[in-house]
Amino acid sequence: MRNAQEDEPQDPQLVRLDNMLLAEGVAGPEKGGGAAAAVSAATSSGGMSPDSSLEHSDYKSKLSQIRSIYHTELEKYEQACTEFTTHVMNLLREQSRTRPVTPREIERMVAIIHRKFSSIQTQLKQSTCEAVMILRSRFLDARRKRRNFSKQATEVLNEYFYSHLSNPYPSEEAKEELAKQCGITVSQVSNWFGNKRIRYKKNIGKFQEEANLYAMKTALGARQGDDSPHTPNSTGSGSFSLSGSADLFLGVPPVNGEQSAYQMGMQANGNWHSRSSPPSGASPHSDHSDNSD
DNA sequence: TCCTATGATTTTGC
DNA sequence: GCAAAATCATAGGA
Repeated sequence: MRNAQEDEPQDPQLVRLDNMLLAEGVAGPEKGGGAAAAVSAATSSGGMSPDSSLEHSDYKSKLSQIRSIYHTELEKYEQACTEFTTHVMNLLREQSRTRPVTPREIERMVAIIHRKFSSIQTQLKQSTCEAVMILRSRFLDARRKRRNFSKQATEVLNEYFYSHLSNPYPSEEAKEELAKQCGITVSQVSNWFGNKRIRYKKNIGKFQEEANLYAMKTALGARQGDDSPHTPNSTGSGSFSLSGSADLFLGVPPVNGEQSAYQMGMQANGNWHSRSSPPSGASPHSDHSDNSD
């Protein structure tokens, strides 16, 4: 007891908790810092659409709920601490009538009480931090909170898909370019193309109308572009030209989905010339791919 | 409320 | 590691 000095170094765990609560805007003056940080982290990682103001306000309201609970509890503990300290001091004062009580002893007693209550406060801070972490992870991990892409974004993706129908596998650069144009992430572009390929293949008939629409669009775009000096258009996965080559349907009547898709570059087995089955003569299916008529 | 469309995730094969 | 296929989960319209 005698050696226990009051000026002990601050507990590093407590410092960490305090810092976190401060950064999240739970402790200290009220601010939107924590929530704003979470939102910006989410948008920059691509996990959240920019128009996530709804979730943002939801996050903020939940955070302020945590904040108010934290402050209420903190106040309660402080009040209890003061009350208990006063009570103990009164006891000591009473005892001083029957035995000598030094001011140093009182001081030490108060320090012990404060230490006990501060350990309770640490627990409160810890559970508040946990609550914030849970809220944050729930907010950031809104994986299945799906938002449809904007009309313009879908348009851009569809234009690329149908103008590269013979090989709808955009290169990494093309994906990046598409992502930039659509305001989505590269992996979302990959997801979109993965879904599109499989769904197109499964139900070509259904997509025929859409395909023709984009073929027309592309053709119109190409015709308008004819006035300007022609740039060589590359086909295949490496190129990125939205108004360029419609290796498409033009002139192919939408009679039967399978037939036109087959003419579009899909192999007889219903696959595109993907990595595993290159379009060259080396392909095990090359004998079929030449027989498209 | 149901159904379809669609973005995301998981499983599987190469 | 990438793509296909299957599946999940939600948005949005009828």
